[in-house]
Amino acid sequence: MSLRESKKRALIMRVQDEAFRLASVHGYEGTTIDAVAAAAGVSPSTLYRTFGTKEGLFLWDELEMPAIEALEDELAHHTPVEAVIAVVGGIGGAGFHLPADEMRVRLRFVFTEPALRCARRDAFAGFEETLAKMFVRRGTVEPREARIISAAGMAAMISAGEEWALADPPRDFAAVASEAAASLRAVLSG
Amino acid sequence: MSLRESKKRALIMRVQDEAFRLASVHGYEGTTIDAVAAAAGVSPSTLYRTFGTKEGLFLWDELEMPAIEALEDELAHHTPVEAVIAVVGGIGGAGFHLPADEMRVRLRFVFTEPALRCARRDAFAGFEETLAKMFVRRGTVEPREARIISAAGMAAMISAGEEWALADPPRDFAAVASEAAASLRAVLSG
DNA sequence: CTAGCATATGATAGTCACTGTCACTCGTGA
DNA sequence: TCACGAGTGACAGTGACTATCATATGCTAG
Repeated sequence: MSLRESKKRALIMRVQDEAFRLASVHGYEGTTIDAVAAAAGVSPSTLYRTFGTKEGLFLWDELEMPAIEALEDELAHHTPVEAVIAVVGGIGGAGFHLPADEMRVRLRFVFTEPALRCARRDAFAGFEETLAKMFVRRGTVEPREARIISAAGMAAMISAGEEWALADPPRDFAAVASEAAASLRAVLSG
Repeated sequence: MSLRESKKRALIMRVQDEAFRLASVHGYEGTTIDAVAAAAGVSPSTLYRTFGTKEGLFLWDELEMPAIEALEDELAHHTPVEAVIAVVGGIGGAGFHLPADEMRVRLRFVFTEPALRCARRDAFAGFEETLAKMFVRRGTVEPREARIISAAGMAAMISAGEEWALADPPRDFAAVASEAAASLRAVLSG
């Protein structure tokens, strides 16, 4: 990994750390971009270039990539419906880039902060469209059915994430995920 | 209907007319709230109070209400899955409050304008949650399955709306809706 | 019909997310 | 070590959105 790249990784980590820390103290609305930038020791310009928007600061996430790869693998040997069920059941199997409890805190914040609702749903919908395109590219389902299947799968993933983040007492992620996969199987046909 | 209420209706119509007209000329970004307010002969304050946000100006819509009522009716005698299939197949059966071609122009704008994407998805997701809550209230499905079913149904509705809005040459709405319902039936299990 | 009440409107000032631009610094590759 | 290009910071500006308060307008009881 080049120096530029590792610096960028470090920057993202540092900025998000400060963002969530400040937000846990002053709330989301009370945390300005300028304040986060100052706390992380960068300029607001850089922050906008890296995350795009204030919401992006809190929603930036690298969970999508492994999920996409897992789905590609599954699609090679199974139907879209079976593949999405398998992927839902296996989310987070490789662990996160943060300790699970820290991850849970952040996820809970993301799910409960009203000001993030719109951008959060948008991010989910974007991922959903990516999945639908993958189904279509494989050629086994028509576009409209692909969208319906990916919407159902995405709803299951979101449910799993939300239940895990909000569970009190905390639960094992794998258990929640497999429950979600079971629900998905119950609703989808063959 | 009281005078206040009818005035509000007239205001909404007038403001949205101006909003879509201005946006068709100057684009969404090039259309400021102040310009719409001036064109409609109201103050920006009133505009914010009525629509909340700039996106609300273009997304405000009264299609939800009839769909909810239709679903309530269906749920009285059928399973959630059957009910949502029936509702998807029957959208727009009562017609719109605008001529179909004007409705199509606006819907196409809403679906293609990038700046509206986030708020549009948020609105859909909000409706989706409403549906899920209805399923749960009826007590025949558990919450997680309810969310998956409503997500699938919503995806079918969105597909129908998008296909109808973008169809070239124009198609009959009922035909598109029944196709979407058929896809939904193919994906969902009894 | 009118007086009083509730609610809607308009004007103003202010905050802050976000954009565009340009000089500058710092990795990168020769 | 030098030149190139990508990333950074400072600055000014736009416009969506909020809070507040005085004013106006529709509603209702006497």
